[in-house]
Amino acid sequence: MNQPITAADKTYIALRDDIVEGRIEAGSKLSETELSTKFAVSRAVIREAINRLESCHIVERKANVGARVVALSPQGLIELYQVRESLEGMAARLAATNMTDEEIADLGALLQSHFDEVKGGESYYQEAGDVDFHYRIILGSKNKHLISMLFDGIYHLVRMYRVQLGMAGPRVTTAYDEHKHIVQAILNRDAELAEMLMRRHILYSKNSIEHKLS
Amino acid sequence: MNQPITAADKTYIALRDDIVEGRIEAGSKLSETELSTKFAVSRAVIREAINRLESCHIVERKANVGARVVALSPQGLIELYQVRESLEGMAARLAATNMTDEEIADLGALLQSHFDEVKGGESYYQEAGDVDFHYRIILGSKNKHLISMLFDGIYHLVRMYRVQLGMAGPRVTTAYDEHKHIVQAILNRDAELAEMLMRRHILYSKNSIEHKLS
DNA sequence: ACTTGCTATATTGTCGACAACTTGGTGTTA
DNA sequence: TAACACCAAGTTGTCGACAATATAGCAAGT
Repeated sequence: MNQPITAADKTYIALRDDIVEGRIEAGSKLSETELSTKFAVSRAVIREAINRLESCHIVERKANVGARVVALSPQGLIELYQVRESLEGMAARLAATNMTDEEIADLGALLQSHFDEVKGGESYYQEAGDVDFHYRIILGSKNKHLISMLFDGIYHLVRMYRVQLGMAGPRVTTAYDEHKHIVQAILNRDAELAEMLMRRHILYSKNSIEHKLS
Repeated sequence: MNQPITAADKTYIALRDDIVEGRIEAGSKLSETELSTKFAVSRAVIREAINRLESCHIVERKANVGARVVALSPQGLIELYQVRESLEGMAARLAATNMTDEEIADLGALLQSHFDEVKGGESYYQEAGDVDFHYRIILGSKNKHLISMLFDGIYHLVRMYRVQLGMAGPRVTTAYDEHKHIVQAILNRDAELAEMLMRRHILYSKNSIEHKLS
């Protein structure tokens, strides 16, 4: 589903964005009839969209009762980052052996462009840049399950926390250094180290966020 | 969805079992109309069931074309076990800090009962016993995402590989020792070690299966 | 013979209506 | 007043029909 084909695809994306960006507030109930009029599609389409949102753990459904948007909590964020640490650590490990030399070179180039931005003090682009960095490594793992779990599953939730609890970096410059070391480890084809560094990177990121919440 | 409520629930489970147990063969196409007559429900119900199967990566769907059961391959099995290693390793780590003393005691009792079975040479029950062991540790992690990813997502696929490529143990007695050491680490609240041992345990298991396939 | 374009057919996607269920409220009874 | 049964309104679950799309086969042209 790289680009949406069916009405259900488009509705799923639109609804997901509404939730992630906070236009539909966390914890609120999703009425099928209401949404079907809002998006001008039949309830069947809304139902399919909600089912997909349930697979990403963005909504929770109970039979014969309905669907609610998940509630955000510090505990939930911690659990999310535990899973991220685990999966992205493995992704980095696999990337160290499975990425082609060319892909690694591209990754290095991306890092260089980030360095230029950081030097110029553009912390906004760093946000998207960080995401892009992680994307490439996850894709570099060449592991279908890993890729889909992170992209289709966890990343939307991470983004939801980011947007709604309002966390645009900083940690920009230090994150850059961590990225650099990870790329170096991948370049050296050191799977063990790449995993370790990625896990640390995400752990630090979690700690930084936790600190900001308290 | 501990026990099925709606027709979609039941159909999902029935269809899933048919696929996992091999009564519907891997790689084959799923016709909605055909299945709706077979299970005596409407196409809407079949559609929901297929959507759920897609979330567990048991079937793949293409818009306007249809759904196919995934094809099993050695490569696919390896990727699956890489994810398992990552997630269950984290589960063991978290279980070491989050399980209650009582839960750990129960786990020890389970292990003891396995020991008796192994001594008696009942390798059949060991199969279910192994699953049960892993279940408890995953639950012990108390991490919602981890739990649902493994139970709702990966375990059905693992079972599908087990059944269709016909792997009833052995590795029974050695696996028992590994389980014992993991429980010991959890008992000592040694998260680091528990993760390491669980990852090794799954890695060995993967190697054993790979060896059998070649 | 090979390609191109069309048609026929079958399959999936979408819709509106009906059935089953949950929930909150009302009235009755001890 | 408390407890229970029941009813009514609204929501979700399920169904059958129709619309849109893909695929295979055939026909025509080069």
